Amino acid sequence: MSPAPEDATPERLRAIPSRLLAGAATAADRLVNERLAAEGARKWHFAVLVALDETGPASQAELSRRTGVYRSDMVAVLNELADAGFLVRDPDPVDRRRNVITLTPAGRARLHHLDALVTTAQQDLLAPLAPAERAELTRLLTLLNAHHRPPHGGGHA
Amino acid sequence: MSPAPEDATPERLRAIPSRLLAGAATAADRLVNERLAAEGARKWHFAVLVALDETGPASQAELSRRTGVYRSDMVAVLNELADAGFLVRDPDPVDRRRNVITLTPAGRARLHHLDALVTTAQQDLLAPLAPAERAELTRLLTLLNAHHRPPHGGGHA
DNA sequence: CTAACTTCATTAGTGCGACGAACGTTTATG
DNA sequence: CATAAACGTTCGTCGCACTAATGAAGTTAG
Repeated sequence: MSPAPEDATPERLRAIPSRLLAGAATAADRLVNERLAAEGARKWHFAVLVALDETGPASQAELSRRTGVYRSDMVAVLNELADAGFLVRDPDPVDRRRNVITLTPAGRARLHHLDALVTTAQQDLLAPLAPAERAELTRLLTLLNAHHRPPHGGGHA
Repeated sequence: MSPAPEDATPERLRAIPSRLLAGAATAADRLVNERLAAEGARKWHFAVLVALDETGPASQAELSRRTGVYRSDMVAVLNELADAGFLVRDPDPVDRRRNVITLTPAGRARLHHLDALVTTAQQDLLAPLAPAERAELTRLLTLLNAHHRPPHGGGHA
């Protein structure tokens, strides 16, 4: 037979870093989202919960900066988390433009649960790599992110 | 003063591979798209042109497999490329379900042009890495893609 | 040969993530 | 005090990944 399992992505395309990154990111996102979706969560829910747990109550704008979620999109995320009782949104008495977002005990429990899911998803993602390779990949990606993420507003011009 | 360059993404978030991948992929895509958009192109245009140049005329379904572009989305991409005169879409005489997509001379020229843009975009993307690191990153990403890309339809199985 | 299955091109539509524009409110600054 | 800036919010855009459904054209099985 050999009916030609013509999968053959051209070598020229295969070797392109931006394409490799896009593919890996898609696979990674799918893995994480599958796991989280099973619990009715998405990755920003997790990101916001982590940010709150790590640095304490914060305004929405600050959460946005910490997590990388856009201010516009943050609103919906917080609505969902608040509706589920994982955090509370109170007006800030010292600056009435702001809301103070605070994690609830239920939110902290939720975080621990989602944390486990995300952690195993990372392990599955990196399964084909040896421990040293995982560390190296993480290091290289961190370099790329740092370089192409001027600490705000596109920096370089 | 230290007016608080409160950038601080929590360490717990920073260290997550799937997040690093997403960030790097976004930066990479932005770089490539910026360059291509200046010429009225998008990354799929480039991918399709490469596939045609590399392996010759093909049906749309085959191009879809080669480039990773969904069949549904391929239609629009080919329309745009055909409208610009970079390729022609002819009915396949031996299998009248198919269209044979063929690169025109103008398409080949376009490809060479876009190729230059994409190449420099890759260099800019990997600028913060040493040559050996670039190779290593590419290798690791290739491993991830291979592992999480069971030759088709996502399902693997 | 006919019926059932599959492939192909195409259209339309979903969901999500990234992002911009604008508005009203509130706080800072000149 | 006037003006600018930041905040929360709503609405809308664009691109990508992906599903569903349809009509036409091949393929396979009885």
